[in-house]
Amino acid sequence: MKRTKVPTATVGRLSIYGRLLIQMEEEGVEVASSAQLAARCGLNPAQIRKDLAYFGAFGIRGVGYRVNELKDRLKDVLGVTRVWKVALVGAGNLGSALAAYRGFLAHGFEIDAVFDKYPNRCVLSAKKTVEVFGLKELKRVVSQRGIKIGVVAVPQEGAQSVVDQLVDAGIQGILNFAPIRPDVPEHVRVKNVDLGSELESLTFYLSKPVKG
Amino acid sequence: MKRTKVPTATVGRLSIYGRLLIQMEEEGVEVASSAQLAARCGLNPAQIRKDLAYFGAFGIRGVGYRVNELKDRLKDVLGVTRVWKVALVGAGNLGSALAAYRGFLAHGFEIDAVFDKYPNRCVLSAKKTVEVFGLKELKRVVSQRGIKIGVVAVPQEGAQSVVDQLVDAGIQGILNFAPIRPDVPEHVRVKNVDLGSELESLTFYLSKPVKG
DNA sequence: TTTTGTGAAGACATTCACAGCG
DNA sequence: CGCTGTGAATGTCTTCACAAAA
Repeated sequence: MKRTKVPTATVGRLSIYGRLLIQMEEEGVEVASSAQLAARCGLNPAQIRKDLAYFGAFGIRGVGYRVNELKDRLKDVLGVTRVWKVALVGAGNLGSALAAYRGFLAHGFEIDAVFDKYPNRCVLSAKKTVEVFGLKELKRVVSQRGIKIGVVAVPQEGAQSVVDQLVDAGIQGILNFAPIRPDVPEHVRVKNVDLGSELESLTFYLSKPVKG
Repeated sequence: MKRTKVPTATVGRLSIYGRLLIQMEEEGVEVASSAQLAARCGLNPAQIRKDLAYFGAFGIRGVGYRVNELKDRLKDVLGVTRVWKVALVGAGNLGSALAAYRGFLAHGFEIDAVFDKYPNRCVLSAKKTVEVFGLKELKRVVSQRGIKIGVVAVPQEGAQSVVDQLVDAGIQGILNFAPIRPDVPEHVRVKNVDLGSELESLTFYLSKPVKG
């Protein structure tokens, strides 16, 4: 077991491992070697062993890892043994889709409150139709409900202000879809997902002449 | 000017620079130093200079970069001087949202065809209501229309098969929202966006004790 | 002077290769 | 034996620091 800091690259892979293990468990696989895991997610076996070793998840030498055991250990490490309440800001096209997206629920996240500049729209969440609050109520609702995770799906212009309000309301982690890198205090974790940029970086490679 | 390979990390930042420059241009800024650019996107000035230097985008020593000129140069490098047609596969919650998402259009991407296992749903794209084709027609439509970019928004189970079909139809770049790392031939570029994983890696940090 | 462009240094991440345990 | 866990080697990305140019 290590006490060193876990690299962010490792953290990013943990949930891939988690999902793979769930899948293997469903297939009835009981034990898996790093080589088998690696083959199924396109990574290097040594990398998987190293990643897992950060958490003292002991495999069995000569055998591999117990799928069920490792899966539970990872869930625990990732903090997904509980359901996390999420505040979604922005009920436009993207926001509404995210509310309806069932992948979040599958991962243990539940959209608990939705906010928009124009709150008189309603939004269909994965579980039910959800009332949309105005932005003025953001701080009150988020802090009252103890929501710790925010998802920002508003246009560029409003994004930094929304992030500020979320931080002010006690949010600790933000998944940001607006095309900015918001300023946040050190204790707040931000993950940026910029759909436009992702496509643009694809075209960089496409517009190049065919390799040869 | 360099002839070395451009690091993927650099490519990922180009569109951030592009957007920043568009914004500065709108504000009437004519020249910007790497320090100013860096301040506005939260990066290191040296990194920006190095990134830009890969493309021989000469700044002016003692002055900075001409905003307008640099913006055009980057557009060119990224290949976003034209509109790219995109094939969207999966017209469920996420897919419908992506079709309606106006950010794509703003970046020069247009959803030109939508495919789904159950094609009798219709989908509202950013520009118009779009007919949804069945998966059987994917190859025909994509190759006939010369579409080179595919967006995959189907559940895990169907994802690899959809990717295979896209590749077979001549797609060269894929933006994949399914929680797998699809196998593709070397000439096809894939960008994975895994919304569940993004949230999970946030909780890793949240579930830790408050630093101190 | 000011700011670029870039080698060199440093930080970080991945892969190799093998000792050691089951 | 086979496979994990890990130091050492390699590779990649970021930052420093400064000579050269406008």
